[in-house]
Amino acid sequence: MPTQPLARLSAAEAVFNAIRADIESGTVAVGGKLSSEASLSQQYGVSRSVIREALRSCTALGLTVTKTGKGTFVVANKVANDLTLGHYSAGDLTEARPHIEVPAAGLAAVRRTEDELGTMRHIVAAMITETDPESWVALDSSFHAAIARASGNKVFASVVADIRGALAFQSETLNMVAARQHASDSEHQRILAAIEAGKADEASHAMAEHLRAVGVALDSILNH
Amino acid sequence: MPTQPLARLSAAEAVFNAIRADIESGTVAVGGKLSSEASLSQQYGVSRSVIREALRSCTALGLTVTKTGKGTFVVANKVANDLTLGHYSAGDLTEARPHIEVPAAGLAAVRRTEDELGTMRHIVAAMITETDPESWVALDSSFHAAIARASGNKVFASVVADIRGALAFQSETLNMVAARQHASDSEHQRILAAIEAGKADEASHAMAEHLRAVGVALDSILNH
DNA sequence: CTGTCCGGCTGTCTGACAGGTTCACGCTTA
DNA sequence: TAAGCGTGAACCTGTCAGACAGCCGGACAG
Repeated sequence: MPTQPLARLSAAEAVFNAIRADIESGTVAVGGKLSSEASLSQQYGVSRSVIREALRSCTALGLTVTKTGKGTFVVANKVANDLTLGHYSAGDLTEARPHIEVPAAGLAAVRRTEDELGTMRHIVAAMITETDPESWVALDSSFHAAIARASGNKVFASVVADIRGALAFQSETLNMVAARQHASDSEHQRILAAIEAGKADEASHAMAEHLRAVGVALDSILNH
Repeated sequence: MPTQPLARLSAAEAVFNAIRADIESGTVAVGGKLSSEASLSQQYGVSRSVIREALRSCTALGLTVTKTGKGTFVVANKVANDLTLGHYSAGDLTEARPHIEVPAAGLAAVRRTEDELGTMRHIVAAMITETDPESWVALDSSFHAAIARASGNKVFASVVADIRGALAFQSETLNMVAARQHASDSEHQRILAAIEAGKADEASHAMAEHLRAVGVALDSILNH
């Protein structure tokens, strides 16, 4: 790449870099909320337009999600490499997930390391005590991603990481959480138990059942 | 189209999607210049702020660059996605592909458009007369990618596009081609016929059989 | 050929209003 | 009285209109 003579940054670029740095360095945690546009505007000494353009850049890179009336939330601490096809629809996800996560769960039961098991245990435990829906959803996607990684197959791991990003963009997910949280918790525990026990069929089955239940719940919301 | 966006798009998102589509479809050529913010604003019937936010998103994705006093120029027709290519092992691919491509073939049989069918026919026809192994492999991956796109599910389309990149880097595939080319051609024809006929089960079955055969052939080479 | 000027474009600011979200306060009801 | 309800205020994002400065390229005059 040809290095160009240090172009002077526009204010919007400077603000974007600052916010991005805050996110990638962990100064603002994943799941956390950024200050409001108005206060960022004051903090950086620029107008709200500039702040909004910077936030758009973050959103385009998949780092943040902005919700009307609520604020801007951090959903990833690094740029994902799956931006090519845009975001998946809820229908696409519901349709595709079983084909990927069910076999992944089966493989995870056979291949998981102790470290991976520890991660999963930690996540499931945290979910049970978590009351904030946004945080819970973040943990949920972490759990599914952890299983895919534990499958030892990078294709599965990559797809689920993809899906994880897409889920964060779907507000339906959040709406569904309140009703599904308890049921999901126990379903997760069953999946984890099967993976711990090294029982592939059970893990696959538990995952299939979980995804089916989630699909039904989502469906009832979307067609309500 | 079975699955469509369920979430209401904000104006900025809608404009972003439109501009991105123009770029990715080639309506605006790489190297070309977009209309000025003012005229885009008029064209889409939104304020300049909205246009600027959409352009920021394009810039963040690396599709465009904006130069003060000159305008916004297209520098790429797709989002760069360098990080995932070629990361998957042959074993990962053999293991994961059936779980994705088999259901995708089934869906394609039900959802494919005439255009997509035409593309697939063209590819299969070209493969039969193709003698150069490299070109044949390129067509092969195009065929699999076309089926995934025709499934109408972006998750499947994305994964197979990914896999396609990885396949091109695997020399085993090339070594295998000589022996498999003829068999693959007829397997492809069977898959295509089932998709043309709209028979989902047959399409899935033909794809499963094809992938199994490929897997066996690959295995015999790797363990030789 | 050169220097100047003008028209077009981006960068940024200000101020305003609509509509979504949250929460507490006060009123209703069992 | 206590639990529940709803209603409005405060805060937030989404969008708009208008304005001005600075950059860029080309036209035009010297």
